[in-house]
Amino acid sequence: MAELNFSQRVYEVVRGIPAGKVATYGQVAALAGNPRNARIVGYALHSNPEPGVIPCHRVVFRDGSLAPGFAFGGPEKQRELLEQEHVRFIPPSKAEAAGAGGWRADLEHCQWQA
DNA sequence: TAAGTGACGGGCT
DNA sequence: GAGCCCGCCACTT
Repeated sequence: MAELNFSQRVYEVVRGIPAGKVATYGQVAALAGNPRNARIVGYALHSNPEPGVIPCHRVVFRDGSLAPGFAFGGPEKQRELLEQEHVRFIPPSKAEAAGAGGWRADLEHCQWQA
């Protein structure tokens, strides 16, 4: 396991996120070994060697917003997938434009705790 | 081998 | 309270 690259660790961590739960990039980065490598987590997930196996749609920003560069059909698709997993969402209170129209995952109740 | 790029996070103005 | 800037480190070319 120790021979796994940081990206490989990221994949292992993300695959460990259960349905109905979401994790932040920073959280995944921390579990992968480097709390400040949230950026690398995004880069690693962008490679996404196993789409459908790695639930990268369960990884969100630290404020609960979705990734703008989601490549599974759009941020709305990501929100739809999470809603099907019973992940609570907070509707945009203002003219938010981040991710799926400003919708943010309710980290208060659905954030994954490793 | 070296430089650039990038799904972020936190701090400062 | 909101927005902007800088820093970090692995992966790609």
